Amino acid sequence: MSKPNAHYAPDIRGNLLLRSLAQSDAWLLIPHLSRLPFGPRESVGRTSCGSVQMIFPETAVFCVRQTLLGDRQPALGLVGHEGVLGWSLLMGVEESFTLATVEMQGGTALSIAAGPLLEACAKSATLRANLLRYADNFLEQMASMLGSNTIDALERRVARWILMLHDRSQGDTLLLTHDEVARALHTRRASVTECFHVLEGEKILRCERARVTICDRERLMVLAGFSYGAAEARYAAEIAPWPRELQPPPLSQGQVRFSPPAWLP
Amino acid sequence: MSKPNAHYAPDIRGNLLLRSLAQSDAWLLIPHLSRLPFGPRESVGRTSCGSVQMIFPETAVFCVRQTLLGDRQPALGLVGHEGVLGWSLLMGVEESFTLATVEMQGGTALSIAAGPLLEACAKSATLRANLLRYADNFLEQMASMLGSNTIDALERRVARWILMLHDRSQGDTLLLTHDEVARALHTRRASVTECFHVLEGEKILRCERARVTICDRERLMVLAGFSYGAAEARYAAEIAPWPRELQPPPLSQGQVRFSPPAWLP
DNA sequence: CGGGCTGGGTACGGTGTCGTACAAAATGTC
DNA sequence: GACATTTTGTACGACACCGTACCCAGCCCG
Repeated sequence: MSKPNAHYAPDIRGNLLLRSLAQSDAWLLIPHLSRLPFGPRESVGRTSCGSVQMIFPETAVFCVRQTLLGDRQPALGLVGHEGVLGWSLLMGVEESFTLATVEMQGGTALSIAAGPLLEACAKSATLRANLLRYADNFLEQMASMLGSNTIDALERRVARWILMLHDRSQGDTLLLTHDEVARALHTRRASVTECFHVLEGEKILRCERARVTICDRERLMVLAGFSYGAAEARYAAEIAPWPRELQPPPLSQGQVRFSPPAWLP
Repeated sequence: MSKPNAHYAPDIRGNLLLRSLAQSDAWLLIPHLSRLPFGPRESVGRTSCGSVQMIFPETAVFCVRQTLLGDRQPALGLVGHEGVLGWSLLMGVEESFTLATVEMQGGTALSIAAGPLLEACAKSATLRANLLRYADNFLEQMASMLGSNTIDALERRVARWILMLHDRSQGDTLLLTHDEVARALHTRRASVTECFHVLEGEKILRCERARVTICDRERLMVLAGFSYGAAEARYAAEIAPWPRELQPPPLSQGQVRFSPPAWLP
């Protein structure tokens, strides 16, 4: 049996998924949540934080990868204040095949141990369903990552990744190095630099040292094309409002919204 | 309420996942299962088969893709007699973002409608857990597909895909065209032909018209490298015995099992 | 048996991305 | 202020893969 953490009931409004829960479901978790700080590049796997847990990011943003070879392999997806890490637990798997590392400058997250979490899920089917719905959404995010990595040109993949980071951050400035992006997309740092130059030329981004500012999110979405937006829109439909604008502006006459991939008939 | 299909209780031994269930859990499903034939290239989405359902393949093998653009986009994974289609249902999502199409020559599968399935899952937590554990395993398959598509050379990806098809087939001959492989991996048909020639030269495969025979599975595994095997091994550990051999033969002196990717330190 | 179709072999130029490398700029540290 | 470190700019050759195209071999069908 786990003891509720009676003296400490953290505010859960920093995580959209927690906030979307019914009051009664939320209170099954709240007494067991504790807020933890995460520094840049810190990693969260089965062993790192001591024990098995679920993590609801607040300001921290986590990049999910396979455990196999650290950050030399591509990102599977991002989890920020819209989601949760550790869905494997919900599926009856203790040791996930994933490893998450903190992107950008770090931040806080709410953590709950496996025991109390599973107890809570056993008590409430709706809680279980809500968390699992997010797992499905992450699956879709991964699928769309897979598609993007397989068929899109690098420029498009970079645009997509920046949008994904933007969604999970506050403000329009990301504390981010080219190298970090390169490792997430499994490409050369130099290639990322070149893509950024194109985007800067188009006045879509502005880059300073270890700092990227989004100037024109709408055109960034146009550039990212099909690979961005589907999973996010579904999140908005099924779970909670998406933290950023997903709709491009109204079309002017004759304008084509998403330039369709060249290989469409 | 759904009426059990009393006059027809199909043999479930054709699907490893069903076979791995406890008797009591299996019987929650069996009365509602019906065996359906699936022809080549047939596709199974939310709409195709009338209503929402889960599908336990027997001899049929399904290739899972995003719904977005049909088979012009890469495969997310394969589901054969080791798994089940329609995990989204378990996560409380009616309309999955995926679409599955029959690979190779087609075959049969056992289907159950959403209603009876969810009833059964509500009754048995262990049933739910077993099915969800497979969902997690498919997630891992997808992750490893993502990794492979992103970092591996085409030859390795082809090797991997052939192994995945082999695992889900009977015998060592796959009824398969180069074009089918090309579409799954999102590459040119001609590139697949070239890879097959290399593999034929190495006496690992033999190709005839629309027919590929695996001659040396072990060396095929060596060629596929890291990207193949992790998800399959975990399936074997957590769910049921894997249908094919996953262990390469004992090493001879000084031999290196998996040639590590070139980019390892 | 002959025509049509599907599947496979092969070629050619184009190019996006890679690996590597080195230098310049920005920042942190003593 | 001098030095080390991190981050970014830039270059060059290599090559895997791409798009496209055309022809031929098996196979089905009338």
